[in-house]
Amino acid sequence: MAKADTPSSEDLMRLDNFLCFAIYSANHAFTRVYKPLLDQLDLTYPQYLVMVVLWEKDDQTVGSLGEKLFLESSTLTPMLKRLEAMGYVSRVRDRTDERQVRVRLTDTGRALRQKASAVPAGIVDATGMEPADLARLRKEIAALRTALLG
Amino acid sequence: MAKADTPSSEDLMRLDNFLCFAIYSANHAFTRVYKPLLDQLDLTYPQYLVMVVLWEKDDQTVGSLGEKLFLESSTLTPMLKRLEAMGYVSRVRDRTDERQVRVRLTDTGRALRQKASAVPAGIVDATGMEPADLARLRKEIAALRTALLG
DNA sequence: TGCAATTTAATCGCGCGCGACTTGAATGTT
DNA sequence: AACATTCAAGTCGCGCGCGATTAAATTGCA
Repeated sequence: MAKADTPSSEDLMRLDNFLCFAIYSANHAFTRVYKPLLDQLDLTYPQYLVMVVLWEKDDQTVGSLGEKLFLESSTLTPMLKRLEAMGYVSRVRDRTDERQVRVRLTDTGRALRQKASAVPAGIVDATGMEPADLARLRKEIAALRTALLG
Repeated sequence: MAKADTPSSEDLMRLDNFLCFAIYSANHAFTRVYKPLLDQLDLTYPQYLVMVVLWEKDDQTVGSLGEKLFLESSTLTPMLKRLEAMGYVSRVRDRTDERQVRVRLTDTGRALRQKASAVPAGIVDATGMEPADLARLRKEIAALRTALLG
């Protein structure tokens, strides 16, 4: 029978016992599953996440996007420029506060949402999990993230 | 009461409901938590994972490391060269099969294990979770990874 | 008003991470 | 033995992702 002992320092040093590695490798696995689906939209996985945030609420600042995605402006700025070059978003300085840049969907960017509508279901499918289990796991991992950043 | 409905396509499109995003952002959170701990060892987070694999079993090929870490040789080769330049590992062609490169810990690399011994406990601490919950979550995520790669 | 402190993006350098490709070695087939 | 196939590692180009820094705008305050 498994007992709830405090793990030995030996056990803690085994890669299989690293929660961080489970997450690290699951993240790569997700990237691979998304690739063929997103290739059709000409989006990378991080770019897709930006689009999801914008589809949810258009016209956001770089800072607002970064807060939601937990990304720095040094990551977002080049990404947003690529999305702009592809014609999916526009970037314009806010007139009332010139420090901020407002990111808005173009018509093409808005239209892309329809083409992307089948993606989430495809991913859920690839996990082979029930929606309820998926939701529970998602909440647990989000809570873990909160604890780590706290 | 929450009901186990099939989620609507609207719900599926909300970032908060993306399991992949929970994992994506939790992975970044882990990287941040590790940073101050690993800075003292002069290791990045992926480099640390390579060292963990080698501490577990010395003298492995690039392919073997890649299998365990789910990484390609195109990722590992430059990383291993950096670890070699730092004096933590050596890279030598296998005499009996010149295609393979054997990666071995140097004395310094082996010694580093002691300095790193406090790291896992520090991470567990940062999660604020019980070892049993941690283990359960880890297994669920590893199973998810397996499903995704299947 | 004037000037310091703060805020927001952007820039730069570096290390992943991968797909596509190359190189050289081992293996299989005839 | 000769040649094609397969296999392992490495190279290259590109897109993140971040820390450190910079530039410019706004805010706070004496």
